[in-house]
Amino acid sequence: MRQSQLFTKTRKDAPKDEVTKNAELLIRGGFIHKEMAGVYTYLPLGLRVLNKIEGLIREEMNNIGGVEMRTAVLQNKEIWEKSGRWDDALVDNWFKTKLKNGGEAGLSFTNEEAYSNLLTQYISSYKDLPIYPYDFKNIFRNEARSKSGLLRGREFYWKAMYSFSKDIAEHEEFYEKSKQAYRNIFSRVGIGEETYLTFASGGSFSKFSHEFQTVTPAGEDEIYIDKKKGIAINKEVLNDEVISLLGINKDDLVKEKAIEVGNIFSLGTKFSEPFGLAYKDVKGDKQMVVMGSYGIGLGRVMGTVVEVLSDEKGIIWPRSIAPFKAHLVLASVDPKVRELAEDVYKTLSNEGIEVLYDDRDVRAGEKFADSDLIGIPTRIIIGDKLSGSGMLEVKNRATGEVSEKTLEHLLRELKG
RNA sequence: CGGGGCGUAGUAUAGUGGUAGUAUACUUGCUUUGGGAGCAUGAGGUCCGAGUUCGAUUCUCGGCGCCCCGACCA
Repeated sequence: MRQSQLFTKTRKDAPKDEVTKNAELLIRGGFIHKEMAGVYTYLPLGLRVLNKIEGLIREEMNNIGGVEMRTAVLQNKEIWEKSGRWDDALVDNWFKTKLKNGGEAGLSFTNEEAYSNLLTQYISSYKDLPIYPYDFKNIFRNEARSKSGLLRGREFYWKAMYSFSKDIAEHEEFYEKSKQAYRNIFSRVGIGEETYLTFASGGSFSKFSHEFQTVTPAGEDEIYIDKKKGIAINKEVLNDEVISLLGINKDDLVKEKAIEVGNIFSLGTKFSEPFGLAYKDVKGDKQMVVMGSYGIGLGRVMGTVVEVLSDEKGIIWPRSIAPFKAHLVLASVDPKVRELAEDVYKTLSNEGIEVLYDDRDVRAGEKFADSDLIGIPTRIIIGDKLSGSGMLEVKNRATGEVSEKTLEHLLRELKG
């Protein structure tokens, strides 16, 4: 893509009401635009990152048997009354809206009800199980206090998967698989090292739920980490009983602030019961379906990556989710050099490399500053220096390392 | 939902009971061209409503919005 076609612009200053690093850098770089508190538009660059994260999560979900679908955003009040969660006394941050015919609908708050109700249509035999449907969608919560840029919104984009299993053993087998899928996801988006499987409160059907918590000072949660074992305990469930149950030495625990980037939860038959989600087993006896839920907030992941991976100049995207693989920067006013840049742009594009080509008529210094801020991993600088030498100047955004490479060499690297 | 703070141009800020200033971004022109260039030029602003006042951006009240701490949550 030509940068002259990119209508967003970078800014030197962040709006004063944005305090967190993720909001500052994402707004300054032109990734997101704030519509109101807790509500952000994804601009072209931001959408590219979001789509990358989505694609990568999709791969991991499909890999463990996930089947993607899309539930409706307007949710049926009657269905929610079955689980009892329509009541404002239970869930006070619904967005509800009146229908012309006098009824009411809710803006998707979460998906357990929708899936449980839907699947009564398709599950009747043990042969129909297990299944793992999931979807990506916008979720709406009327938060009293949305905050911290993308970390906590009133409207946010998430992935929710639900597992429907015949019994607890089958559920637990999948639950363990999902942990690995989640680990893969966080490591692939570049925050694997900082992200811990964290024991959190489990509700009525299991002792614990599991959160994936990324350690950063920007975090809202407090967790206690056992670095040897590579696990953590959320402050909310930390006590002597839990510590001994998990076989942890109290002295090994280190307290850190962290962001909850994902969570997985055993639901048991909490939703199957009210919706009558049951199947016939081999003997023809009726059994309740055992459920689990598996969520990830994609915007929150994006914000977290920025919190963890950025420096004073801007964002440092990992290759896996960068908006483009390469940033081609024309740094000369010489028409011959521009021609060279155009050629390189065409070659890279034809080879299927996602490249942002800064063809704008502005000074090199401004382009470099913009490039640092936007944070594309590989920068190719076409200037007067190496013009005619057959070599390309390449700068690594993460390390700052500068090298000279042939176009072939560079292509191999970018494809690899 | 409790507590605190703040609303001045696209953005960041100054200031004042009497024509609202600076930087940046934007227009136009000339010069410049490897780390957010220089000079000139033009356009652009006091959140909304009520009150006090000859006169309110400034003072008072109400509303709305935003941020931070806490409670709650992906």
